[in-house]
Amino acid sequence: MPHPPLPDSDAAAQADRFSHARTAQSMTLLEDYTEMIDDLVRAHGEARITDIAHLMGVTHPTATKAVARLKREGLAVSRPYRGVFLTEAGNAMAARVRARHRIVVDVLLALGVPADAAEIDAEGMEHHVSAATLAAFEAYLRR
Amino acid sequence: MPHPPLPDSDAAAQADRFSHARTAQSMTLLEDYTEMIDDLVRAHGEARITDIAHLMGVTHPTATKAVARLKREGLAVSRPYRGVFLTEAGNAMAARVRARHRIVVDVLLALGVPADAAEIDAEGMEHHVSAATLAAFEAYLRR
DNA sequence: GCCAAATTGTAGCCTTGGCTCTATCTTCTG
DNA sequence: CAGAAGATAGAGCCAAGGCTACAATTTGGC
Repeated sequence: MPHPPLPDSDAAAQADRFSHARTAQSMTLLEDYTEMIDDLVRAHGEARITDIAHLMGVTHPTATKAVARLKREGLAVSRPYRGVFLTEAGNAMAARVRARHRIVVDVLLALGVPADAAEIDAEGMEHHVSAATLAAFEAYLRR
Repeated sequence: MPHPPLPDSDAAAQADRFSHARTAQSMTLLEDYTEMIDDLVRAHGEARITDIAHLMGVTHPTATKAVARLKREGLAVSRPYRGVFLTEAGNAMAARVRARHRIVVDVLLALGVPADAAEIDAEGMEHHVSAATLAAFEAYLRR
């Protein structure tokens, strides 16, 4: 038994935080694409692979793969050479993500973050905002 | 020419935000490990692979791979079967990351986020906090 | 000082999310 | 209504970051 310190409970808690952050990361793709598809359907009546890819800043095979995952997870449906559409679950996720994004940006703005930085940072931060934190943000925005 | 809408500038800006978030993600590993190694060196005089792995919540080969990357990037040094230590650059990164983490947690707490949620969420959010946002956070904390 | 246990290293596999290249299908235009 | 242009699909490659299994090295206790 070498190094004595480091209570096991603390170590476990810290490991959990990192594991949690890694897991959250895997949701990022689903959340970003569902919101994007929702945006496109609202704007154009459908979401095309090319538009999704363009807006996400990836190539179209990458977008195709992502959509395949959305379909596997029951968030989207599509038929070959036709557009992509969200399922009920997909719409629910899109609505949730959209609301959360809005709140995160608003909080950043309220804290004095410049608008462009707020948009950029929110895009990455929002996926790590838990329900508890989101609730606190909402309460704060209502003063 | 199919769908007319979507000004190209907006599309490009949005694509940039997503690309940026993806790139930031690749820094996460470096930042987390350098801070962890710094913690361990402070506490024990050295950072052992086993302890790093344990605290990060991964297996030791994963920690070894991460350390290999840190060494490739000039952030850490180590000799076989000896501990891992940070370089100048590594120490600088650790200091920066530690300070940023503190600030993010403090901002969350100031906004009324429960302490446990603040710690968990900060672990994921902090990597997406830009210099501009960090400056705004600091200003806010100083009232 | 030796042997067992702990630690570290290494090889090889998996998944994810990027990419390029090529083939196929749709759509638009002349 | 045929061909060209554009959009979608699909195969196959790569790197990152997990993992397990196994080999080698250090270390601690007797």
